[in-house]
Amino acid sequence: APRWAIAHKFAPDEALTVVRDIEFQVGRTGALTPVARLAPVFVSGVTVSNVTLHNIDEVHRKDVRVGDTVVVRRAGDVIPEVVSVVPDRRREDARPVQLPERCPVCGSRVLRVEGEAVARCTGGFTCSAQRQEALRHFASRRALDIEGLGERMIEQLVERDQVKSPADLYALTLPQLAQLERMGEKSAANLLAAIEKSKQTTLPRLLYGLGIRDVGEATALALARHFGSLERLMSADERTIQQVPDVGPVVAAHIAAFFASEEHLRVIKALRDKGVTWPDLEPAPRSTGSLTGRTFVITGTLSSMTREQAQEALTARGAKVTASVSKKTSYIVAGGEAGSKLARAEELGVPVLNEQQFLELLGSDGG
DNA sequence: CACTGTAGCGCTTATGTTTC
DNA sequence: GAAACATAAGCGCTACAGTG
Repeated sequence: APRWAIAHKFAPDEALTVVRDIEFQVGRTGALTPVARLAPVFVSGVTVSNVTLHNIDEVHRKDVRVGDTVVVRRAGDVIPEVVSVVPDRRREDARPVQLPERCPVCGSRVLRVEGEAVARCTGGFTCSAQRQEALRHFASRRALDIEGLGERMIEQLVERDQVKSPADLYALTLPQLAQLERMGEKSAANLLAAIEKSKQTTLPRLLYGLGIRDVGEATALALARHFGSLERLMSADERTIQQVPDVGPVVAAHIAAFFASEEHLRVIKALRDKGVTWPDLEPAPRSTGSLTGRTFVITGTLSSMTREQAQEALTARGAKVTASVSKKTSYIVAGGEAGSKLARAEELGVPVLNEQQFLELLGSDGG
């Protein structure tokens, strides 16, 4: 056996590999995320070659450096993770990773707000990475759901300066699209149709798609339900926005700041002008379903429906569906190959429903 | 301060469609 | 027919906001 196998007894679901490089990726809000590029290594049934290090503190905490030999595992047998470095395998000249002062993409200053873990590129609209990511988010399935508009296509459109904001998508023409790499007549037509289709959307999707910081799917839905229309949200002040459940001063400030930006207002107006529409919502009716007040978590794979359908069935009955298990969780619905959430539920004594029991629960109130 | 939940990042394989 | 690309599906980890 190699020497390290004796010196470092690690579990069979862990493996050793070398960090080839540590790069910083720029996200939609400018966040710089360090990612370790690894010499590909086989762990728990898959080959892992990238692994996130979350933030610069995490890099320093684990003291991961370029060239280091590291122990890699798949947390919960899913997500790749650097467990630790093997100290006696470090090269003497390995230098600690530093947070770059400039955005690796646009060269703008990198700002790390005191007390926050995340460092951000200050480039905003001028950073092509931020633009790209914002567009990707806008087009993503749970937002405006533009099928066929993936990473590569967006990259090209941004590179050619054909698309700067989501509104520009709605001005694209067939010949423009057909000129892109890997895009033929057929694909171009399909994409154009998908863009057209996305014009009919919903307020929660639009709010989510705008990419306001800290406004994900759940918050977007809560905002939409509370205000019923974009106009009412846009004209609300921070205090009013905080009336929304789960929205406090920080999120309210992000929302207010978003709608205070001229640039954002222009984009919203342009979206409307191009024909993007969403119906207003009825003011939230008091929920009176059979499961009102109950909180559910869904884990694993259901055979008779998707998780999304299960979630819809539950919320239609007044239940709340969350992503993490706590002692406030009323039930956990466990499908096949449930992972750590099921374990957590059992730990906390949260009642577990298998699929059969879940269906009976849904069926028992007539639909 | 403890607890709860969301956001946002990231990972994989499998599969289908279109391009080249 | 191979390659490229997008999508679908599922979940982990960390940070941090909100709440009482």
